[in-house]
Amino acid sequence: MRIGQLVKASGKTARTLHFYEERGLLRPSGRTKGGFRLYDERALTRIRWIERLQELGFSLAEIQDFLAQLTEAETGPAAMGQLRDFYVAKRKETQLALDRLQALERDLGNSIDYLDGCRSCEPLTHRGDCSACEQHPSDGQVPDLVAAVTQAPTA
Amino acid sequence: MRIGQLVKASGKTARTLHFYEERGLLRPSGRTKGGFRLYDERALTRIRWIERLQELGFSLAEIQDFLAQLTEAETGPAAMGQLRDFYVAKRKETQLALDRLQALERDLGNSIDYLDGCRSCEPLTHRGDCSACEQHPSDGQVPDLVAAVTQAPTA
DNA sequence: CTAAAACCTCACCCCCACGTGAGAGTTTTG
DNA sequence: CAAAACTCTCACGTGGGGGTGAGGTTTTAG
Repeated sequence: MRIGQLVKASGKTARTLHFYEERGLLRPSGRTKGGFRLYDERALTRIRWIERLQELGFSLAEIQDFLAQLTEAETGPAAMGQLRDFYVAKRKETQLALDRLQALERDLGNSIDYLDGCRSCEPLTHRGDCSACEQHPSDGQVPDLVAAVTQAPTA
Repeated sequence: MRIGQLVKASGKTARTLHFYEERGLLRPSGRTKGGFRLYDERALTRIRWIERLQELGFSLAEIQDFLAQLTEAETGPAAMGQLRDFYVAKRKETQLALDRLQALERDLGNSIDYLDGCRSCEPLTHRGDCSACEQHPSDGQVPDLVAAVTQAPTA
């Protein structure tokens, strides 16, 4: 199988496959006399594996690191243990990212709710006067995301 | 206030402040005869605003776009309406990102649980044999994240 | 055998948020 | 008034994941 076949089978571009090879993620099983790359079935399996891990948020560098470690492990349990460690680390990262995004979502929601109150404001009120607004339920503060903007200089 | 003072007050580097100026996010209030930038209090407010929005996941380009729109709005309610639209769009993005991360976390957790079963495997089992393993509770499939690797070529 | 299609390597391009000098000019301190 | 400290404007570098040619060689179809 030459690269063109693999392009069709994998959905990647030739450049992408070359790039994976540069990164050490994919190696052709041989070359023709003229220098064309030859691949077998395992290349496709490898590509789909890379694709899957990428979808799941791994960078090519991470995949490469893991691949290097994995090929050092001779036995199944050792390899699976490394895989587990790899995934545990990734899960921790993911949880941190989740926390950040949830906080962001909350802040955005609060700000949106607050800004809904602006619709009943006098339409001709100048922008600068918003910092001393009385239109909103007094149960809380002005959300940070709103305060930062009402405070922001005009020019 | 020259740029050095602002560097100390803001925690940004001079290059960063120059960069903000290039992007249209920050403008010095004047220059000395010799060409040194002069800033006032509002610069610091602006920088902190940018910082806050950045922490919350906005890119400088987004901040710039928003700033351009905002300065076109004369009245408070119009500006606040734009701000609301901006945040609504960002919230949608955030929710999509959250969904992806939650799916990832779930997949990772399942895979980790599955891989825990590998600890009781015969330590000398060769890696290639993992694809036909019987050690694991038969209630489900092999998680994708595990199957992809057990299938992955060795070299 | 020739043309077309496929493939090769080399090498620069994109975005983003700055970092890192180089080399020159300005302002402050002693 | 000189040295030190500060600031100026270029202008190129970084990393991630490739895209996009250029210019030349190899393979295949007719």
